[in-house]
Amino acid sequence: MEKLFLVDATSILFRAFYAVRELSTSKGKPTNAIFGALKITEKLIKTYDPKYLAFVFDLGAPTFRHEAFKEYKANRKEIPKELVEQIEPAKEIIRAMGIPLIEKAGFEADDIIAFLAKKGKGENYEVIIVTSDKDLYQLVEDGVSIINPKKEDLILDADGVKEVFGVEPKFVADVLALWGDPSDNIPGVPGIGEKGAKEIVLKYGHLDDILQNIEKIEKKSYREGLAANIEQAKFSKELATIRSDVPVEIGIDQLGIKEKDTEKLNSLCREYEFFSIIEETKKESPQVEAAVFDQAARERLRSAEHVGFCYDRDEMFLSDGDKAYIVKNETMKEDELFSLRLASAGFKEIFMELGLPDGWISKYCDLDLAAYLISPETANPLETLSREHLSANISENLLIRSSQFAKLAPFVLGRLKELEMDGLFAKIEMPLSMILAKIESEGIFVDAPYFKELSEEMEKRIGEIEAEAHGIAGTTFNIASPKQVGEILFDKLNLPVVKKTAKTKSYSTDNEVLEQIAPLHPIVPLILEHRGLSKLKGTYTDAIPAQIDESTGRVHSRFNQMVTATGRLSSSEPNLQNIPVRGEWGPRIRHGFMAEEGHLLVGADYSQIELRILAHLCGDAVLADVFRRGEDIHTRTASQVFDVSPMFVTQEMRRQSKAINFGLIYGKGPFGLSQELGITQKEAKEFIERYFGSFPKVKGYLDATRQEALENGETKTILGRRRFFPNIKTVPKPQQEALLRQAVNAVIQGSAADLIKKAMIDVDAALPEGARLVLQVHDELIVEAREDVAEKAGAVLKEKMENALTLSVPLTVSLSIGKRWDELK
DNA sequence: CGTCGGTCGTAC
DNA sequence: GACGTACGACCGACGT
Repeated sequence: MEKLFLVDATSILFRAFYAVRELSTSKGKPTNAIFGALKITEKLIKTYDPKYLAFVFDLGAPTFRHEAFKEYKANRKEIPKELVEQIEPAKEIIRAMGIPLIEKAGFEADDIIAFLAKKGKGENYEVIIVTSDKDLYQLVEDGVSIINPKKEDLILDADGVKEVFGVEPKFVADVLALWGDPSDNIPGVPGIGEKGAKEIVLKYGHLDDILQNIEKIEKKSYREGLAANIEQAKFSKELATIRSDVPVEIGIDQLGIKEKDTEKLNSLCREYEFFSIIEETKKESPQVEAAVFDQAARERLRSAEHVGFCYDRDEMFLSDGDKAYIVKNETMKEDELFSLRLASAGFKEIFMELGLPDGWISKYCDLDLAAYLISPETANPLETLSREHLSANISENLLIRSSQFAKLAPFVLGRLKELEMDGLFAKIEMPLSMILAKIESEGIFVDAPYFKELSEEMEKRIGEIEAEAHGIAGTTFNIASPKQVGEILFDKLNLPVVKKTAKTKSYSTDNEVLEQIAPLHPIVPLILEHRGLSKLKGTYTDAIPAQIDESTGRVHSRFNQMVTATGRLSSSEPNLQNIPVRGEWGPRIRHGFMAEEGHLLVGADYSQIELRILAHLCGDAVLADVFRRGEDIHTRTASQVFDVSPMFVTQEMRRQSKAINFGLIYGKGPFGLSQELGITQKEAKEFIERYFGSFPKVKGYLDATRQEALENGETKTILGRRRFFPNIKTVPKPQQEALLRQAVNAVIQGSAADLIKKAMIDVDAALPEGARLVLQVHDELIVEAREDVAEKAGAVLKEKMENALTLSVPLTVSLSIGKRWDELK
């Protein structure tokens, strides 16, 4: 079947206008939209090689909608004039590319596209609409699909629309009728947003059916909002509905792509100063790529001692010191770069082909990772290093990039060595990156039906709370909005204002405040409960199932290795390192994470890892002794501080000591401690002094670390990981204090990170067949193991974690095993 | 519409 | 101003 591409030119130009970085000719003429449109078109042609493709433009002229609805688009914002002046040039370029242009006075692009899609389908073409406008989703059906150039290769059929937009194509106009669309001046229904509109449509169907069932809509604000705006909703639906019966006379045979006018195209590119494109047309032949990565290059890379590499979109750079090579992988998607790293098909092959000698991980150096160690607080460290030290920008253009990259690799690796982090890099970070790739691609199994039920239960309770709170307040308000909650509590109900927020000086409604005023009014506990529940539902119960890979039933969180300033990992999409553990709902949420059929989860966590590291670093004999004897650290701390035998340590004494132990790691002072413990600042101060009196070496160590940070402008962890504080000497005192707390914490937190990273490498190497790491939560590792090897996996975890590094205090790891995460304690 | 700052809350 | 490291939801203001 022949493909027919219909491009919604206006939407594409808008999209390009905002997406492409500012771009203009040397004379100041803006060209970003032209450039963006050109790029999108090139990509389209390259990817699909279509025979039929047309750009459909809107003419500014009035359309039938203007006559029908006076207000229509009356308020629509003016198109920015920088974009307007790019429309004609864009058309010219499109024409030069041999692509047909369609425009018809009196008709909108949407309607023409609908017409052509219908006609194309009738004549047995496979129709693909290119747009970033969600209105057009309604046109999708069998044989008609959508590509959103924002999301590159994703072709949406009806199922795809359902997946991405949440409702089937035939309901799109109904959703827009409720939600509205400011860019098209579709008013929608006030108070109903995207989420609400989809919810209602999913439940009741088309607008007519919804209007029949207004009374049944659960949420009061939606129900009342809709009842008050029935006409506006109907009107909105008419506006949102695209017509396909426009009388235009165009045949599909007129939409074939013609030969492109290269000369014209090049002269236009010169006019708009798209030099990179002229260059690329020159070398459209594979010559450059072959020259970049040919047989000679392979030989060089094979015999090189170090090969630096980094990824940039769908390209990989390789360098053996003084020469750089570029390998393109068109099939590779951006997502895969991070989640699969070397496991990713295309690039892994490159390494395989080059040969993987013993210790190959230290031969192949991920320069991004190296740059992170050199500058752990910088967003794009490699980019930054190349700008600062080579006065060049590696993301500029192909040739510049490759020559710069050749200089970059030795520079970065040299710097790493100067900083004595080459060992950390080769022995820890590089091997770990391979393990993280495995963890990410394996993922963890999630019980989707369980989450769905849990979600429903929470929703029910949330609805009840909301209704009750609105009843008590005597008005509807957005209970999820801190601002509105503040107004209700403090303006309407005149509850005492405890504090204002720091930045905006509005009423603070955080937990601490609400708990204080909870006894004063029955609405406050409701707000607290609502906040807790809707947070958990939105952040976890709803979000996690939405990220399940449907083919495996597992979620594949990313374990980011180059994010934190201290060397910890971070987790995202979803973040599995902050899944609730406490309270009524914590275990119920963890319950949804489980081992696959025939498998068990084995959890292993370090006991008091950061305090043990502190004990090791400071060399305090008492502290070390506590750990060597395997005693309860908080009880012993209390015993020392209050000068009583451990037998006589009360719960309260232990609680206070626990607080101070944790406070140490974060640099908490008398103020913070007094807040937490509900004591006076004076008491807290005395308490801290007594602590330091009992553990003098701790005090000495903390002071020495602060001194080191001040003098050297940096701190180092057990494995030599650094964090830099370049301006710590010159900043004002309060800021300097904050930096000093960061400095102390970076050593402790960072050393703990070093330790568990080393443990992960050892564990990974020793786990039996049938067991694999699935999670890391800073001081805890979780393995999914086949039932018959679960016990062995536990033994490996314990042994490798406890012996990952040899410290002056023992490391202890507690094990637990179960089918589901909440069973691990 | 998209982005971003502000606020809040979860983990270790 | 006062406790370190993260991710992310939601709201609301703002403007590419």
